[in-house]
Amino acid sequence: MVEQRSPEVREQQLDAVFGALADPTRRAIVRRLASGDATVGELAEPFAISFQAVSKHLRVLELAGLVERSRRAQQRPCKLRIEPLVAAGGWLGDYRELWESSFDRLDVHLTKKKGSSHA
Amino acid sequence: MVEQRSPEVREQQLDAVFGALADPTRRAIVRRLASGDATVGELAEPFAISFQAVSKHLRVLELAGLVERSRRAQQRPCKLRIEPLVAAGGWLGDYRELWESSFDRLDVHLTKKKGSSHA
DNA sequence: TTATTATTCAACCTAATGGTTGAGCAACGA
DNA sequence: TCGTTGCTCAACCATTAGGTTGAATAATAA
Repeated sequence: MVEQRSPEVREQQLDAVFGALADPTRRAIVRRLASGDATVGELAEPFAISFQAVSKHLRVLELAGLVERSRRAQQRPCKLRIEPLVAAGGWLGDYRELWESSFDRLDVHLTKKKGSSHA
Repeated sequence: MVEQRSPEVREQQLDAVFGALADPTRRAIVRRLASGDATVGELAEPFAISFQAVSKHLRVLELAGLVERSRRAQQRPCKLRIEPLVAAGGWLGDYRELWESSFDRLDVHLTKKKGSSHA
């Protein structure tokens, strides 16, 4: 069933999720994980920063609920969790009405709606 | 016409927008401005923190493009700009497919789509 | 057992963040 | 002109964040 969250906890989740997404390295990690699970080493490989720094970023993502880590031998494969993304999108969605009823930069919105195979 | 942005600039905008939204005070300000323009004083009033702290938060929001400040007498009325919210929503939207094809916590998403009378 | 691999932990540095207070400034009302 | 209002700027402080390096741990391979 659906987990019930108090308003404060919801706020804290939004703090964590938006904060996690505020870093380009972490967004890149999320992007990468969207195409499939990966180990810390695989995730760190494309970045110029140290291995340990990526590990730290993963902890931030994990605290935000965006990443789930399991174990397989010495590796710790990471999996993307989308629920926090839904929560963040939901918060933004509260303002969809506002921007749909407004003409402020509506062109940008429409232009970005490419294929969009689903609502 | 739609303003063209380079990928780095788009990344920086996402840094700024997600970063701006990572703070509960700033989200509250955005929420407040969604219901209409307000002066700095009006915005600061409900918060326990100092006037100047709210002014700082407004600068962060302004740098993220979320707030536009004009002048009217001694007041500096603030207006919400939605384009950065659209940009952030667009980034999250890239993962919509992923979560629509998945059953991970989909219930949460559906449950939150209640009446939606207003923001 | 020992070595190797994959990863985390710990300590440290620097810069940014969120808050404070006090001073400054611009616009209005008297 | 003078005082008040509305706000920003500047300096400061404590905490957090993103990075580093080096040591520790855990699982596997030899």
